[in-house]
Amino acid sequence: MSKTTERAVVDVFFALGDGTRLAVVGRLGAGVALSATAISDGAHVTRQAIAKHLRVLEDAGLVTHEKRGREVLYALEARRLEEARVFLDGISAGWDRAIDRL
Amino acid sequence: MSKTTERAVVDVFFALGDGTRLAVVGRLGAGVALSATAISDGAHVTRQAIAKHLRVLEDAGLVTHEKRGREVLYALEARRLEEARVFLDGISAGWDRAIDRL
DNA sequence: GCACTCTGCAACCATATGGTTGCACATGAG
DNA sequence: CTCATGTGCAACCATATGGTTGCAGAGTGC
Repeated sequence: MSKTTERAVVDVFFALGDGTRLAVVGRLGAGVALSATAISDGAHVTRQAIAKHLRVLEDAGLVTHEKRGREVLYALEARRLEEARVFLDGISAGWDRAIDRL
Repeated sequence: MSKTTERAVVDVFFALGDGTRLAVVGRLGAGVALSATAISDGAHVTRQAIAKHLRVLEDAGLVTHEKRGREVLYALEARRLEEARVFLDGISAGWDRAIDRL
């Protein structure tokens, strides 16, 4: 379990460790599901770049998608954020405990 | 402020988004300051690889170093972890609030 | 049906990343 | 002094990463 969980946490941190992706998470953090096109409006990168980032975020479990007609809406998955938060919380209290808490 | 802080948070997440680095943080999380050589003992990578990772961690503010005779000891900086934790904590409650909390 | 919009895929590119080896330079131990 | 240890720097390498452009396909609106 610990190995699997640890990898998941790494993926989450990796996903958050990019400015563009963190900005996407921020926009989705408002609570409204958005399409890749909607997110790329106002962003300084292409829609395809945003799409790639959304894939990374989804692979990390931070985001889920839902087909809504012809567009695909992405929403934030708060659970994973919480997991990462708890993980960080535990590190200062000892590594093993950090993993056990999950 | 928000821009600067946001970048710092990205750096922290980026630093944690690598398995080797997360393992290093884990070992330092025990509370004992260790040298790069000590950390690389038992790790599956070279001392120089660990040294590079320690530099990344230090640039992110997650680690501090102290010259101790001929060796250099690295210790975990819990404050940055806490910052990242608080940041994550705030995202689900809204992006702006997340930045303000720092 | 037809045009428009949003999506998905593929090719491609420059640079960053993680890792290695090799060697020179301090510093502590004998 | 001499030798072993720990560090730092540089070159180098394969692959991952972040980004682009171009185009084909699926739904929607009229």
